[in-house]
Amino acid sequence: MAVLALKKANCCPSSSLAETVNTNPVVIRRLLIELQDAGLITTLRGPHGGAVLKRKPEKVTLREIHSAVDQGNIFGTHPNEPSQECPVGKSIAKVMQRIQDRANRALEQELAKITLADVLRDLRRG
Amino acid sequence: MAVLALKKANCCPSSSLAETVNTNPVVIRRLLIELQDAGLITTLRGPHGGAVLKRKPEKVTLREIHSAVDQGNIFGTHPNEPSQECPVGKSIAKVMQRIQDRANRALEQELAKITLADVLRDLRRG
DNA sequence: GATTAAGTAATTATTTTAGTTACATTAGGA
DNA sequence: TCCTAATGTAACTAAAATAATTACTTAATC
Repeated sequence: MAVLALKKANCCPSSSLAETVNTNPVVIRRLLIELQDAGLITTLRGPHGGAVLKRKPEKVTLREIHSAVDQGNIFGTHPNEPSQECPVGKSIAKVMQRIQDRANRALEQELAKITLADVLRDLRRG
Repeated sequence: MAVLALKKANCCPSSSLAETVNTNPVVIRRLLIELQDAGLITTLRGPHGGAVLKRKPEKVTLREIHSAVDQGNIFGTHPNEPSQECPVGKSIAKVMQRIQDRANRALEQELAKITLADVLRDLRRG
């Protein structure tokens, strides 16, 4: 998103983005789709195509970017289901979900305070 | 930690904990070591050994438990280093670290409000 | 001294994540 | 109209991170 912000109105193809991140264009394109679904960017096909920011960096918060590419749940959960015999195991999932929700809310509130423009400023300062 | 809290002063061996979570005792023991290092539990060897809470559930926050078993960094970072030619890639790591720190602080502040006793209460209510 | 537990190293298995290849689809421009 | 350059997407492979297992050492109790 920072790279797109620097390019301003110019389209940036997934291949260029992939180079700056040292990864594969398809990996980038999968992320671009999520950012697009969240309404943060537009993509254009064909020559001179690529991704462009849909809004000014001042109007984009890290909360939006984060929730676009991440499906919540700060703490992981163990892959196996806990024993249903155990009084804790029986209801821990529900209790943990409420904690996850609180944690996510706190995180989102903090990220909502930071805009892409803030990130650009910090990048310039180094 | 909730299971240990229910056992009160009684030791709980890793094998019992492993059963309630449907996993292997060694996986549990590795976690117990981290909890022990954080000063949250004590472990005892030999017959009738196992883990015991070191403090009352009212005095243990989820912040402590979380930071004992998790080494910060809410968002992952891409395994590859970004291009140093790119003005973003060059300094993004430092900028992201500051954001990580803010996010972690926000998360910790929220988790500090919840005690193990709160979790037990919620578990009882279902 | 037998037994039961933690601590720990080394290994294997599983799952998740990232990367790759290939191709269909879309749009622009000579 | 055809060529080219881009996204979208599926299928597959590779790599990394996690979890599980095995085996053994150390410590404590009875």
